[in-house]
Amino acid sequence: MPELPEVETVVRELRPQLVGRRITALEVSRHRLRRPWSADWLPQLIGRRITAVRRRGKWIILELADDQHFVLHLGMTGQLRLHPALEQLAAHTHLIARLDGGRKQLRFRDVRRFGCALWFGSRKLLEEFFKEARLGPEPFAVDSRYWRQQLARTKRCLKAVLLDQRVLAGIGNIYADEALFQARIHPAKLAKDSSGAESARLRQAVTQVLNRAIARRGSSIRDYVDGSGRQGEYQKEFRVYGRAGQPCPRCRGPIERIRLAGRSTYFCPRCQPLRLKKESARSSDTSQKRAIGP
DNA sequence: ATAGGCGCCTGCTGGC
DNA sequence: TGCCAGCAGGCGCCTA
Repeated sequence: MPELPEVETVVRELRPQLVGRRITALEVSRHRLRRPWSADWLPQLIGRRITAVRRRGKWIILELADDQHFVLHLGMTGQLRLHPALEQLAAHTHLIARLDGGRKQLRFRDVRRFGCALWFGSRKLLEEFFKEARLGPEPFAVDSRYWRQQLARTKRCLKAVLLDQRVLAGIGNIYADEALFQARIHPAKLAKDSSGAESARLRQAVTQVLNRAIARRGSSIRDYVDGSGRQGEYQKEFRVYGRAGQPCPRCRGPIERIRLAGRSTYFCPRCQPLRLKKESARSSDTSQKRAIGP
């Protein structure tokens, strides 16, 4: 689910409520997430105070005393929320962290179990994990030189590049499509064929769309709620995502849906024409059929 | 090395 | 009404 804006919203919501609290007990379900629960490290979290709550890409990091790090990924359907301790457990709850004071619990719920929970015994080990995964920079920290280099060095289309966490950390299917629409670039355009202006427009669109989505507390489609159970609002501002057949907010033409990089991809064929390099006279219709076909 | 396809899970929706 | 295929916001492994 959760892409950068949703994860950022969860972190902002949880931070003031978690920092300074101590984890007094942990319970995990018998179902494994992406990896099985480890009896080795779960005890490391108990009795320790939470010193910081932060985000890196789509990862949520709970920093604990003594340089301990508890790291969660929400996958597609994960929810990390505080609940009153007496509140009934929702189905698919996989982790319960009791907190000192006893009135609230941190619970992790994940229907599809694509989520993931990890432990690192030091900041250094955590950083090594990100390094090994080759997790890319935060989209807000990227300069135009890095961005142009990344686009130039791959044979993939822009949609695939935006989804690659090694290029930018935190973008998923929704915000990739929304950013490409805002930049008025066809998602199937080859990254290396992007002009300087297109590259610049896309980089700016990415940060604008992400910032706007964070301001609206993320997007709720089905499962997503923030750290206190509230839904986001940005889904009301989707301009292309999930809107196949509906009018483009810019030109009123129908939004199209195609499959790219294995994912549903929404765009406006009129506002995001695909022109082959040096063939701008060719009609956008012709060039699209050529690029999208088999 | 890199790009594309598949599998992991469960739940919901739409078409027959 | 019921059944089944297809689809869903992510990622990692495998193959070519």
